[in-house]
Amino acid sequence: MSEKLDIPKTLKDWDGDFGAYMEAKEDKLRVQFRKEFESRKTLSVFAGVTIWVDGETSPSREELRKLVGLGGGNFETYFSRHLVTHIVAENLSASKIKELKKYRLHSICVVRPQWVVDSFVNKKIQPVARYLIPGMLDDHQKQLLFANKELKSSSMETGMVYGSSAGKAEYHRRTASRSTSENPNFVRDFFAQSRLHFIGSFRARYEKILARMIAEEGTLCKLPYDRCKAHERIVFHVDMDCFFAAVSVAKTPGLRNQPIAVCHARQNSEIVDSSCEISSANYEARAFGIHAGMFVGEARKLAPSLVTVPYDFEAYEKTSELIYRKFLEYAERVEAVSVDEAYLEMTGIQLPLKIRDKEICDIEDLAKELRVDIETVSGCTASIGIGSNKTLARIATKKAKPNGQFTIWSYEAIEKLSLLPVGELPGVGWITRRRLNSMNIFTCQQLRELSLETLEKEFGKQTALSLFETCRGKDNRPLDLYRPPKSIGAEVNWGVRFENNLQGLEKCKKFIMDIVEVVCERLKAADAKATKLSYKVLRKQKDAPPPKKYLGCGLVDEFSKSTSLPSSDSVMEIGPRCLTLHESLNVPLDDLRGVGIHCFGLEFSSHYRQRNNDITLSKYFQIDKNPQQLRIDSCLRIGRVFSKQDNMRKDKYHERVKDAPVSRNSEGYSHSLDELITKNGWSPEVFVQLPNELQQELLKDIQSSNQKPFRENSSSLSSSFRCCKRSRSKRNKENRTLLQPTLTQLDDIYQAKNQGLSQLVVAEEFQSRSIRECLEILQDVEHAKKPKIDIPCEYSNMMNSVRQEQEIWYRTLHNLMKDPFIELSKYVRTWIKQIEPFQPDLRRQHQEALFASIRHEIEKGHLYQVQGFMRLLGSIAIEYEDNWVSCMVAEIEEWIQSVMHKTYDGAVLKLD
DNA sequence: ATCCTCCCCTAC
DNA sequence: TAAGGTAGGGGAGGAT
Repeated sequence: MSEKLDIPKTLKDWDGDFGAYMEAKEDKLRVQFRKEFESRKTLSVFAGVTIWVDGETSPSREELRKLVGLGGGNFETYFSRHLVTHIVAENLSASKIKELKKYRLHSICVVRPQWVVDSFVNKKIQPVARYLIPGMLDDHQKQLLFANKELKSSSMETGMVYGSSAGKAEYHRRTASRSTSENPNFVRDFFAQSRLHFIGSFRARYEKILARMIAEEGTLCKLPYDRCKAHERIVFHVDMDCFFAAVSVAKTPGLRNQPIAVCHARQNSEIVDSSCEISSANYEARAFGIHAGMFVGEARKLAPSLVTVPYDFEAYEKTSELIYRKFLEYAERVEAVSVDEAYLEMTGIQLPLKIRDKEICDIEDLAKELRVDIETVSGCTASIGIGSNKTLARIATKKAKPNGQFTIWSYEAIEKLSLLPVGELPGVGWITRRRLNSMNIFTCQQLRELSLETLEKEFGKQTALSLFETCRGKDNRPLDLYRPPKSIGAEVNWGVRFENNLQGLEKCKKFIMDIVEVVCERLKAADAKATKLSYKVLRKQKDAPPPKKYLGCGLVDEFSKSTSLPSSDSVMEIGPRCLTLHESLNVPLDDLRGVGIHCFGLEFSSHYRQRNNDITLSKYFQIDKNPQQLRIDSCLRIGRVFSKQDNMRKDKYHERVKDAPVSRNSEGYSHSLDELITKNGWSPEVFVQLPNELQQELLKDIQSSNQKPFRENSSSLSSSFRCCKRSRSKRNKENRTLLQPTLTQLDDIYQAKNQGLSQLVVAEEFQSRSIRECLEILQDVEHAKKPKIDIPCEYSNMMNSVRQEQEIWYRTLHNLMKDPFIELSKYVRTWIKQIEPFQPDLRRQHQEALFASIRHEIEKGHLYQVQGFMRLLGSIAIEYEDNWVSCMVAEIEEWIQSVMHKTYDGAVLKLD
């Protein structure tokens, strides 16, 4: 631990005065150096070379500095892994050699001073081979030498933006290390490839998919429904069989009847012990004992013949749309659960009916028909659970799999569930199962023998109630057709590795900001602004063994902190706050294993409301025109609102709506609803016509006036209203207490020039609230409103400068984040596929066009993500091996390097 | 008594 | 190599 004393422990440690001071000092030295040699520079031998002299040398440090300056190179007084291309040293001690060896990894040559002298005298960069330090040479260094020699002196000239040498790029490509510390495009790459991200973000995408389908085809449901004539509730739970695997098999018939597993690992990978996780295995593979979540290495041991198939997210999405189309043809009400799974409300279906001249007499036939339909359109099989409610349908599906169907009606639930293991119940995960098992509870029958009180003691009130009801097959939840999100977030807990030094710190901050940017994009896509922010980290447990999974987070502890925000969806607002929260969590850089950012208290813009109410969607979300039916629906839905806090009412509701015929129940309930409404002086007829959300809102108001408060989150709509109100009043309070910055305080902020992230953190740390409040006041002034306090003239001038500086910095950051190479990276594969079939000369034309746009962006100063783009090109070239693509890639790479070199100086200035 | 924060658990 | 996300509900315990 003593050797770590000089290493920063948290962001905070380095973001104080010391870091800023050093940077300023280094800048000054560089400017001095450039000025000194600008006019006297006679040669360009050292173009692109940056040396750092370690210890005593002969010729002296001063002389070496001069030679390099005159030769057009750069000289660093303090070592930086990013900037330095050559370390100049001699007579190194063993410990020093050990220390310097680690820089080999970054392709920094360690040479004797004579190399500088000889290169200068010969007016040409000398091969470094003859100038290496004895003891520093090993296989890797030799390899590096070879690479350098091959690339001749040009390798020495590559700019720092691209890495310290072409050898370095070569090295990166070979190792293809993909952690946060190696890949500047990590966050985007990660999300593009993450299966869990794909699964988890389905609901956020669903509304758009649905809108498109409805826009294309209008009302989709083709079956006759009459919910008034319904005698019982019928719910389908449709679930595709090993969806990801099935989609691949459908696309590639050669895979049929083979054991396949969907994962990232390549089929011919020589890695025997692959820690790549299987996300879906077909039944042929399952016969070997292979299952989702298993590592490929393990699976290959079980079945050497296993075929691994890469992910095809696009195909999953397309197939999903096809099957959802079918769902919507069969049912008016569909609750999307995931990409391959949905609930269909079949209550009120009028049987018998005809589908394509086929007589369908009972519900079983209908389910069969739906399964056949699904297989026809998608090539994949589905299983259907039929039940009197969601829970029963869901349990039935498990019994139906694969490619079958199963029915559980409420009257037979007790009997059919008796021997079901508790772990099979929805809502019972492995923790609850373990706890139940330890209480000697293994089956539903045993669980039913426990009283509600016993369960409450063990699991808490709500969890106990849901266990109590689920094991009896009771469930009154209506289908959730669509609900606006209550939170939006993003997290990355894989590949997070940072070195505990200044570079690591900068990369970490960039990483956090990358995630913030993703979150903000998602907020914007949902037309939401957040009023609350929660920041989460994973920290490596003390003495945790290396994770079994490659670049996994291993054994970690989780910490989170939250804060309130002025309603916002901007990187500029949320980013700095995340950095502040990050600091307050005090995680040593090299222990950080994951970061999550979640926004709550969402406020949706009016645009969103309009969109949500537009004709096509509202047609779907409010399909019922018959008031009688509307009443049923409002009851079902109100049930959900009531159920959480008010148990008495819930019981009442249960009694009424339970498993008996819907129409009778609903009438009974509507009656009391009517009473409730008329008591408040509203007309029930009018109430029934109102949009559902408004009904809920009103009902809640009645409730609160009856002194029966509800939890806020029981309705997202009202909770956003309330959050909005609350945060505003809070802000006003803050205004009163905080908006009195002293002149010294403002001066301090001004002094902490906001040119970079680290400085911003200082400013945040210092006076974050003052800055924000200042900006708010200035906004008021700008909009010709009377500011909330009187600002003396000198204050407002001062604040103006602060604001200007902030804005400059924000804009720089923004540009950085909006780097077009991120976009380009996304499309380059598609682009290649598109032009692949063209004749060579036509391809040439497209290539030229790409060159032109790359040049254009580089000239505009978009350089930050070029590295990532180049690396992507590298990996594409490897995939394509020896055809035109790799030639083209080589050409682009070479070309980018030359362009980069030309604009290098300008770029660095811009980025600084 | 109620709210808020920081977790935990679950589902896909 | 590999891509361990997203979102909702709920509980314990402290703050108000």
